Amino acid sequence: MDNTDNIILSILKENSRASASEISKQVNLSVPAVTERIRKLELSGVIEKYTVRANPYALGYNLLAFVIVKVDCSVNLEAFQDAIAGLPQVLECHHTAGPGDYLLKVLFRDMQDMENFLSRTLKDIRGVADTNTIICLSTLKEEITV
Amino acid sequence: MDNTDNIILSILKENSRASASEISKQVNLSVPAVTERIRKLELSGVIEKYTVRANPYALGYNLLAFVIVKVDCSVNLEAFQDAIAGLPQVLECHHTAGPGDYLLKVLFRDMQDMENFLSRTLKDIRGVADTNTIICLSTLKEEITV
DNA sequence: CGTGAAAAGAGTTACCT
DNA sequence: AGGTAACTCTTTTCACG
Repeated sequence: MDNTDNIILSILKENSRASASEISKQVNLSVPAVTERIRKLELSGVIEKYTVRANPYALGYNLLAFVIVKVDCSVNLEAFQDAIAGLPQVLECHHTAGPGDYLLKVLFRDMQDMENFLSRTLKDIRGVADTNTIICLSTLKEEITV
Repeated sequence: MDNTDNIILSILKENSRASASEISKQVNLSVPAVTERIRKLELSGVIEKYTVRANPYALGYNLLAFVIVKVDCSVNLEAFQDAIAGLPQVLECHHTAGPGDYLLKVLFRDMQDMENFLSRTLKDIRGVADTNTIICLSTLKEEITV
Protein backbone atom coordinates (compact mmCIF):
# COMPACT_ATOMS: atom_id res chain seq x y z
CA MET A 1 0.00 0.00 0.00
CA ASP A 2 2.43 2.65 -1.22
CA ASN A 3 1.66 6.05 -2.63
CA THR A 4 0.90 4.68 -6.09
CA ASP A 5 -1.69 2.34 -4.62
CA ASN A 6 -3.27 5.26 -2.86
CA ILE A 7 -3.51 7.22 -6.08
CA ILE A 8 -5.02 4.25 -7.90
CA LEU A 9 -7.54 3.82 -5.10
CA SER A 10 -8.53 7.45 -5.16
CA ILE A 11 -8.97 7.35 -8.94
CA LEU A 12 -11.24 4.33 -8.60
CA LYS A 13 -13.13 6.01 -5.78
CA GLU A 14 -13.88 8.86 -8.17
CA ASN A 15 -14.71 6.58 -11.08
CA SER A 16 -14.77 2.86 -10.58
CA ARG A 17 -15.25 2.33 -14.31
CA ALA A 18 -11.89 3.85 -15.15
CA SER A 19 -9.95 1.40 -17.28
CA ALA A 20 -6.48 0.19 -16.46
CA SER A 21 -5.12 2.12 -19.43
CA GLU A 22 -6.68 5.38 -18.21
CA ILE A 23 -5.24 4.84 -14.76
CA SER A 24 -1.85 3.87 -16.12
CA LYS A 25 -1.49 7.30 -17.72
CA GLN A 26 -2.22 9.05 -14.45
CA VAL A 27 0.25 7.06 -12.40
CA ASN A 28 2.96 6.72 -15.05
CA LEU A 29 2.90 2.96 -15.02
CA SER A 30 2.23 0.33 -17.65
CA VAL A 31 -1.16 -1.30 -18.02
CA PRO A 32 -0.10 -4.72 -16.65
CA ALA A 33 1.52 -3.04 -13.65
CA VAL A 34 -1.73 -1.24 -12.87
CA THR A 35 -3.79 -4.38 -13.40
CA GLU A 36 -1.55 -6.27 -11.04
CA ARG A 37 -1.80 -3.60 -8.34
CA ILE A 38 -5.57 -3.50 -8.60
CA ARG A 39 -5.74 -7.27 -8.38
CA LYS A 40 -3.72 -7.13 -5.16
CA LEU A 41 -5.93 -4.39 -3.76
CA GLU A 42 -8.92 -6.62 -4.42
CA LEU A 43 -7.30 -9.73 -2.95
CA SER A 44 -6.11 -7.94 0.18
CA GLY A 45 -9.65 -6.70 0.74
CA VAL A 46 -8.84 -3.02 0.42
CA ILE A 47 -11.23 -2.83 -2.51
CA GLU A 48 -14.38 -4.38 -1.14
CA LYS A 49 -16.66 -3.84 -4.07
CA TYR A 50 -17.26 -1.77 -7.14
CA THR A 51 -20.47 0.06 -6.59
CA VAL A 52 -22.64 2.97 -7.56
CA ARG A 53 -23.54 5.99 -5.55
CA ALA A 54 -27.22 6.69 -6.06
CA ASN A 55 -28.76 10.00 -5.18
CA PRO A 56 -31.49 9.51 -2.56
CA TYR A 57 -33.16 12.79 -3.49
CA ALA A 58 -33.50 11.70 -7.11
CA LEU A 59 -35.22 8.59 -5.77
CA GLY A 60 -37.69 10.56 -3.67
CA TYR A 61 -35.99 10.29 -0.31
CA ASN A 62 -35.75 13.84 0.92
CA LEU A 63 -35.28 13.30 4.62
CA LEU A 64 -32.32 11.81 6.47
CA ALA A 65 -32.19 11.07 10.16
CA PHE A 66 -30.17 9.19 12.71
CA VAL A 67 -32.11 7.21 15.26
CA ILE A 68 -30.64 6.22 18.58
CA VAL A 69 -32.36 3.08 19.78
CA LYS A 70 -32.42 1.71 23.30
CA VAL A 71 -33.15 -1.98 23.48
CA ASP A 72 -34.62 -4.05 26.26
CA CYS A 73 -31.69 -6.24 27.28
CA SER A 74 -33.95 -9.16 28.16
CA VAL A 75 -34.92 -9.66 24.54
CA ASN A 76 -33.13 -11.71 21.92
CA LEU A 77 -30.92 -9.23 20.10
CA GLU A 78 -30.64 -11.27 16.92
CA ALA A 79 -34.33 -10.88 16.17
CA PHE A 80 -33.98 -7.13 16.53
CA GLN A 81 -30.91 -7.04 14.33
CA ASP A 82 -32.49 -9.14 11.60
CA ALA A 83 -35.62 -7.03 11.59
CA ILE A 84 -33.63 -3.82 11.32
CA ALA A 85 -31.24 -5.06 8.66
CA GLY A 86 -34.18 -6.10 6.53
CA LEU A 87 -35.54 -2.57 6.24
CA PRO A 88 -34.28 -0.97 3.03
CA GLN A 89 -34.73 2.54 4.41
CA VAL A 90 -32.22 1.74 7.13
CA LEU A 91 -28.90 2.43 5.49
CA GLU A 92 -26.74 1.81 8.51
CA CYS A 93 -27.07 -0.01 11.78
CA HIS A 94 -24.30 0.19 14.34
CA HIS A 95 -24.10 -1.42 17.74
CA THR A 96 -22.89 1.39 19.95
CA ALA A 97 -21.56 2.26 23.36
CA GLY A 98 -23.20 5.50 24.32
CA PRO A 99 -26.55 6.96 25.16
CA GLY A 100 -28.31 4.17 23.26
CA ASP A 101 -27.60 0.63 22.17
CA TYR A 102 -27.95 1.05 18.42
CA LEU A 103 -27.50 3.91 16.02
CA LEU A 104 -29.46 3.82 12.77
CA LYS A 105 -29.09 5.96 9.69
CA VAL A 106 -32.44 6.08 7.98
CA LEU A 107 -33.84 7.65 4.82
CA PHE A 108 -37.42 8.89 4.60
CA ARG A 109 -39.59 10.09 1.76
CA ASP A 110 -41.15 12.78 3.93
CA MET A 111 -42.21 13.61 7.47
CA GLN A 112 -45.14 11.25 7.37
CA ASP A 113 -42.86 8.43 6.29
CA MET A 114 -40.63 9.23 9.23
CA GLU A 115 -43.52 9.35 11.67
CA ASN A 116 -44.73 6.04 10.37
CA PHE A 117 -41.29 4.49 10.76
CA LEU A 118 -40.83 5.72 14.32
CA SER A 119 -44.30 5.09 15.68
CA ARG A 120 -45.09 1.89 13.81
CA THR A 121 -42.24 0.03 12.09
CA LEU A 122 -39.81 0.52 14.93
CA LYS A 123 -42.21 0.12 17.85
CA ASP A 124 -43.48 -3.11 16.34
CA ILE A 125 -40.05 -4.66 16.60
CA ARG A 126 -39.74 -6.60 19.84
CA GLY A 127 -37.15 -5.18 22.17
CA VAL A 128 -37.24 -1.55 21.12
CA ALA A 129 -37.61 0.34 24.38
CA ASP A 130 -36.88 3.90 23.42
CA THR A 131 -35.86 5.98 20.42
CA ASN A 132 -34.22 9.32 19.99
CA THR A 133 -34.14 10.97 16.58
CA ILE A 134 -31.57 13.34 15.14
CA ILE A 135 -32.90 14.99 12.00
CA CYS A 136 -30.42 16.08 9.34
CA LEU A 137 -30.99 19.58 8.02
CA SER A 138 -28.26 19.35 5.43
CA THR A 139 -25.31 17.15 4.59
CA LEU A 140 -21.93 18.77 4.05
CA LYS A 141 -19.92 15.66 3.41
CA GLU A 142 -20.75 12.03 2.84
CA GLU A 143 -17.96 9.63 1.92
CA ILE A 144 -17.95 5.88 2.01
CA THR A 145 -14.43 5.54 3.27
CA VAL A 146 -11.12 7.28 3.80
CA MET B 1 -37.86 4.79 -12.92
CA ASP B 2 -39.78 1.58 -13.45
CA ASN B 3 -39.04 -1.86 -12.12
CA THR B 4 -36.44 -2.57 -14.79
CA ASP B 5 -34.55 0.57 -13.83
CA ASN B 6 -34.59 -0.57 -10.24
CA ILE B 7 -33.14 -3.93 -11.17
CA ILE B 8 -30.45 -2.29 -13.28
CA LEU B 9 -29.60 0.03 -10.40
CA SER B 10 -29.35 -2.81 -7.92
CA ILE B 11 -27.11 -4.75 -10.27
CA LEU B 12 -24.80 -1.75 -10.60
CA LYS B 13 -24.87 -1.24 -6.84
CA GLU B 14 -23.55 -4.77 -6.46
CA ASN B 15 -21.01 -4.41 -9.25
CA SER B 16 -20.56 -1.10 -10.97
CA ARG B 17 -18.24 -2.68 -13.52
CA ALA B 18 -20.96 -4.92 -14.86
CA SER B 19 -21.14 -4.46 -18.62
CA ALA B 20 -24.29 -3.58 -20.49
CA SER B 21 -24.33 -7.04 -22.03
CA GLU B 22 -24.17 -8.75 -18.64
CA ILE B 23 -27.00 -6.59 -17.39
CA SER B 24 -29.04 -7.11 -20.53
CA LYS B 25 -29.17 -10.85 -19.84
CA GLN B 26 -30.47 -10.30 -16.32
CA VAL B 27 -33.24 -7.94 -17.32
CA ASN B 28 -34.16 -9.58 -20.62
CA LEU B 29 -33.45 -6.50 -22.66
CA SER B 30 -31.16 -5.74 -25.55
CA VAL B 31 -27.79 -4.12 -24.99
CA PRO B 32 -28.73 -0.75 -26.54
CA ALA B 33 -31.89 -0.65 -24.43
CA VAL B 34 -29.84 -1.15 -21.27
CA THR B 35 -27.25 1.40 -22.35
CA GLU B 36 -29.98 3.95 -22.95
CA ARG B 37 -31.58 3.34 -19.56
CA ILE B 38 -28.26 3.69 -17.78
CA ARG B 39 -27.57 6.90 -19.66
CA LYS B 40 -30.89 8.29 -18.46
CA LEU B 41 -30.19 7.20 -14.90
CA GLU B 42 -26.93 9.11 -15.09
CA LEU B 43 -28.47 12.20 -16.65
CA SER B 44 -31.36 12.33 -14.18
CA GLY B 45 -28.86 12.19 -11.34
CA VAL B 46 -30.05 8.89 -9.91
CA ILE B 47 -26.60 7.47 -10.55
CA GLU B 48 -24.33 10.02 -8.93
CA LYS B 49 -21.04 8.31 -9.45
CA TYR B 50 -19.35 5.00 -10.05
CA THR B 51 -17.20 4.35 -7.06
CA VAL B 52 -15.36 1.81 -5.02
CA ARG B 53 -16.10 0.63 -1.53
CA ALA B 54 -12.83 0.41 0.33
CA ASN B 55 -12.50 -1.54 3.54
CA PRO B 56 -11.40 0.78 6.37
CA TYR B 57 -10.05 -2.14 8.40
CA ALA B 58 -7.78 -3.18 5.54
CA LEU B 59 -6.48 0.39 5.55
CA GLY B 60 -5.75 0.36 9.27
CA TYR B 61 -8.84 2.15 10.52
CA ASN B 62 -10.25 -0.09 13.18
CA LEU B 63 -12.40 2.32 15.11
CA LEU B 64 -15.59 4.05 14.05
CA ALA B 65 -17.41 6.71 16.02
CA PHE B 66 -20.09 9.31 15.65
CA VAL B 67 -19.37 12.67 17.18
CA ILE B 68 -22.11 15.09 18.12
CA VAL B 69 -20.70 18.60 18.00
CA LYS B 70 -22.16 21.69 19.63
CA VAL B 71 -21.01 24.91 18.01
CA ASP B 72 -20.77 28.38 19.42
CA CYS B 73 -23.42 30.26 17.42
CA SER B 74 -21.45 33.48 17.49
CA VAL B 75 -18.74 32.03 15.28
CA ASN B 76 -18.64 31.93 11.51
CA LEU B 77 -20.03 28.53 10.58
CA GLU B 78 -18.35 28.35 7.21
CA ALA B 79 -14.90 28.24 8.73
CA PHE B 80 -15.99 25.35 10.91
CA GLN B 81 -17.55 23.52 7.98
CA ASP B 82 -14.50 23.95 5.77
CA ALA B 83 -12.17 22.75 8.49
CA ILE B 84 -14.28 19.66 9.13
CA ALA B 85 -14.80 18.79 5.47
CA GLY B 86 -11.06 18.92 4.94
CA LEU B 87 -10.36 16.13 7.38
CA PRO B 88 -10.09 12.81 5.54
CA GLN B 89 -10.99 10.83 8.65
CA VAL B 90 -14.34 12.58 8.79
CA LEU B 91 -16.48 10.54 6.43
CA GLU B 92 -19.70 12.38 7.04
CA CYS B 93 -20.75 15.74 8.35
CA HIS B 94 -24.40 16.55 8.80
CA HIS B 95 -25.98 19.73 10.05
CA THR B 96 -28.57 18.49 12.50
CA ALA B 97 -31.54 19.46 14.59
CA GLY B 98 -31.13 17.66 17.87
CA PRO B 99 -28.93 17.48 20.89
CA GLY B 100 -26.02 19.00 18.93
CA ASP B 101 -25.53 21.12 15.87
CA TYR B 102 -23.44 18.74 13.77
CA LEU B 103 -23.12 15.01 13.58
CA LEU B 104 -19.83 13.59 12.34
CA LYS B 105 -18.99 10.07 11.30
CA VAL B 106 -15.30 9.56 11.89
CA LEU B 107 -12.80 6.77 11.37
CA PHE B 108 -9.84 6.25 13.69
CA ARG B 109 -6.78 4.06 13.55
CA ASP B 110 -6.97 3.34 17.25
CA MET B 111 -7.97 4.80 20.60
CA GLN B 112 -5.03 7.15 20.67
CA ASP B 113 -5.96 8.45 17.25
CA MET B 114 -9.46 9.09 18.54
CA GLU B 115 -8.22 10.83 21.66
CA ASN B 116 -5.98 13.00 19.54
CA PHE B 117 -8.86 13.90 17.24
CA LEU B 118 -11.21 14.82 20.06
CA SER B 119 -8.83 16.67 22.30
CA ARG B 120 -6.69 18.35 19.67
CA THR B 121 -7.96 18.41 16.07
CA LEU B 122 -11.52 19.20 17.02
CA LYS B 123 -10.84 21.55 19.91
CA ASP B 124 -8.49 23.54 17.74
CA ILE B 125 -11.28 24.37 15.34
CA ARG B 126 -12.82 27.69 16.24
CA GLY B 127 -16.42 27.41 17.31
CA VAL B 128 -16.42 23.90 18.70
CA ALA B 129 -18.02 24.27 22.11
CA ASP B 130 -18.77 20.73 23.13
CA THR B 131 -18.50 17.19 21.77
CA ASN B 132 -20.25 13.96 22.56
CA THR B 133 -18.90 10.71 21.18
CA ILE B 134 -20.78 7.56 20.30
CA ILE B 135 -18.37 4.67 19.78
CA CYS B 136 -19.34 1.87 17.41
CA LEU B 137 -18.78 -1.61 18.77
CA SER B 138 -19.81 -3.33 15.58
CA THR B 139 -21.55 -2.51 12.35
CA LEU B 140 -24.43 -4.69 11.21
CA LYS B 141 -25.32 -2.85 8.05
CA GLU B 142 -23.73 -0.09 6.05
CA GLU B 143 -25.22 0.88 2.71
CA ILE B 144 -24.65 3.99 0.68
CA THR B 145 -28.21 4.39 -0.42
CA VAL B 146 -31.59 2.71 -0.76
C1' DC C 1 -36.96 -1.76 -28.64
C1' DG C 2 -34.32 -5.58 -31.16
C1' DT C 3 -30.73 -7.15 -34.48
C1' DG C 4 -26.40 -7.36 -36.49
C1' DA C 5 -22.10 -5.60 -38.06
C1' DA C 6 -18.15 -2.72 -37.54
C1' DA C 7 -14.87 -0.37 -34.85
C1' DA C 8 -12.64 0.67 -30.72
C1' DG C 9 -10.80 -0.50 -26.53
C1' DA C 10 -10.15 -3.85 -22.85
C1' DG C 11 -7.58 -7.39 -20.52
C1' DT C 12 -4.13 -11.11 -20.82
C1' DT C 13 -0.06 -13.36 -21.86
C1' DA C 14 4.71 -14.11 -22.73
C1' DC C 15 8.99 -12.24 -22.99
C1' DC C 16 12.40 -8.97 -21.81
C1' DT C 17 14.75 -5.19 -18.94
C1' DA D 1 8.84 -5.18 -9.90
C1' DG D 2 7.91 -3.06 -14.19
C1' DG D 3 7.83 -2.34 -19.55
C1' DT D 4 6.65 -3.78 -24.34
C1' DA D 5 4.08 -5.78 -27.77
C1' DA D 6 0.85 -8.87 -29.79
C1' DC D 7 -3.13 -11.36 -29.53
C1' DT D 8 -7.89 -12.27 -28.25
C1' DC D 9 -12.10 -11.15 -26.47
C1' DT D 10 -15.60 -8.08 -25.23
C1' DT D 11 -17.79 -3.87 -25.40
C1' DT D 12 -19.82 -0.14 -27.31
C1' DT D 13 -21.91 2.25 -31.04
C1' DC D 14 -24.47 2.84 -35.08
C1' DA D 15 -27.68 2.04 -38.82
C1' DC D 16 -31.61 -0.27 -39.89
C1' DG D 17 -35.85 -3.20 -39.27
